[in-house]
Amino acid sequence: MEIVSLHKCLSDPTRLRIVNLLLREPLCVCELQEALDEPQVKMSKHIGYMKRQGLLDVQRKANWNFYRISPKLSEAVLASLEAIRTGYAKDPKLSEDLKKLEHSPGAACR
Amino acid sequence: MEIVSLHKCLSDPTRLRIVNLLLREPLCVCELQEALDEPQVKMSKHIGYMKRQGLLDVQRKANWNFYRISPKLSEAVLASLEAIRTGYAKDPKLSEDLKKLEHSPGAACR
DNA sequence: TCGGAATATTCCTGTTGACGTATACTCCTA
DNA sequence: TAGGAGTATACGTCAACAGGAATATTCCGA
Repeated sequence: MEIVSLHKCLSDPTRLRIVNLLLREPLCVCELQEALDEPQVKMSKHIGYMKRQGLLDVQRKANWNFYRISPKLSEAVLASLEAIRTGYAKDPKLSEDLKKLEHSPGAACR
Repeated sequence: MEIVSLHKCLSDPTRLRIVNLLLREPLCVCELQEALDEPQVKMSKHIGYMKRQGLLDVQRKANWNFYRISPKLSEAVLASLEAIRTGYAKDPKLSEDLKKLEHSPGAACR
């Protein structure tokens, strides 16, 4: 994945929130939607964007698509992602998303 | 500086190269131009963009403008920049810029 | 104070991307 | 096999931004 492409992925608030959650664990689209409380089409398009850039990949399980940070990323890209995970842990919006994810009742996809 | 704004700054190849150089030391516009070998107007506009976002600041010395990474950045932003400095050290284009900078004959502004 | 070097801004054009609405696709299950 | 849940795509619109050409600004030294 290109360095510049990574930063394009991170340069939109919604995508940044998605990445923040996926850095913890792979998630189903419906879980992401619920945690971020954004319209389905918006989520789907941002996820599609990051998939096209090579940042995410999918695993289909029954009726659900689980997305995760691609395991094929270079050291350099992983370093930037790690900076996000650690450095932005105190960001109010991002932390709130994580909480909402933890406190959510078991989603249908589980 | 906003997290998202930082990544917008880093999501253009020219800006990424500029930041890569400024992470080493403050530089005059003419030095940046010479190292990157890009037209003056292009450099100026990208530098202006990053200044507006709060990533860079200027120090005027005689006839020259020296730019540097702003000293007022948050821990989170600094963490991402550090990831660039270390993680992307092996990137061919970025390393080449650094070499060109070192091997350059003393610029007029020094 | 005038010319020139260093740098920024304005104008124009083409491209990319963000968002919403509507619609399509893909499976699972009844 | 029909309906519905989960998810993606197409289309239209608007804003942001990249690049080049031309021009403006600022400040130095002669």
